Amino acid sequence: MKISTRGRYALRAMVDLAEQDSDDYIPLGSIAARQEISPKYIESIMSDLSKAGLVDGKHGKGGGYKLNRPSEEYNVGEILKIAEGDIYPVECMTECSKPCNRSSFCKTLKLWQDFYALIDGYFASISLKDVTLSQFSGKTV
Amino acid sequence: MKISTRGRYALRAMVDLAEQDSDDYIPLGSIAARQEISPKYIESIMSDLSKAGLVDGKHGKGGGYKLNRPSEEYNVGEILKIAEGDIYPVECMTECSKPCNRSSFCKTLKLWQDFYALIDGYFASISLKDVTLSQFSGKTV
DNA sequence: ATTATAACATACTAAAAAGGTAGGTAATTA
DNA sequence: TAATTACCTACCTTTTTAGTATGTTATAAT
Repeated sequence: MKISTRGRYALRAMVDLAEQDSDDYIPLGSIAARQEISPKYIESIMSDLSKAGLVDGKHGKGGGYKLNRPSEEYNVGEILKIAEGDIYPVECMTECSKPCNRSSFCKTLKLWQDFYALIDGYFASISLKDVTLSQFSGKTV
Repeated sequence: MKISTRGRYALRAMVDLAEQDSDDYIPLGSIAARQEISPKYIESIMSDLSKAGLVDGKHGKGGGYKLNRPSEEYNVGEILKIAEGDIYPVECMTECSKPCNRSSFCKTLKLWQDFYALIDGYFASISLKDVTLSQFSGKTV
């Protein structure tokens, strides 16, 4: 039950971009240096964020990454879902899992479904800008 | 971000015990058969639950496991914590992790702390009996 | 006492996931 | 055309997951 480094690093990279001048492309190397994350590792994460359209990548000198939207228009959930693949709390809720023959009478399934609704709603309720300010409107606060 | 089979199986085993006659010791083999879980695997999980005092194990014929309390006096969180070790959502919140030198200025730390408070409260709010009835008083419902 | 039963204990293993590295290709600018 | 930077593919090491195997100890019935 852990968010892996991919999800955590993705969020930190997005926070880092949100904190830079939004007109510039920010090279990956500088993100990695500020965040103290391996450049080659975060490169593969930025690649996913770029393919998903969350950031714009530009080649060559003066290139790098920039956000495609203002930071208040991102929510934490979409970032985590891209980096982690999904945020389902149990295997049997993933699309690619073989269907469970116990689901029709499983006493725990509703628990997991409700739990997913809770965490999905929580992460959706917090914007990237909220994180940069470290102040959330999330359900716990 | 997945609850492993240890946590899920532990909960199912506890639900199974809660559904049996509470006066009897229920042998592990019958729990495994009903729940369609490998007997030897769930044995190691039951061992943890027994050591933690959640269930009482009795040797020999007529032996097995039984709950130590009525099912409404267990909450899902304590079961998951024993089976999973902990339910912290990120590595840097675990006791045994080396302290993060970025914690004093990390913009994402509060997010994870608030998230933990949310899920910890959710699992604490649902009793084992709730699960057997598949009706929860949890925050999402 | 002996036998069957069932928890308890320890060690091992195969497969998958996590957390990276390495080396090259393509686009952009000076 | 040279430097810079994203993009792409493949590989690798370590840790975790999800078990299996082989016993030993406690209890009850015969």
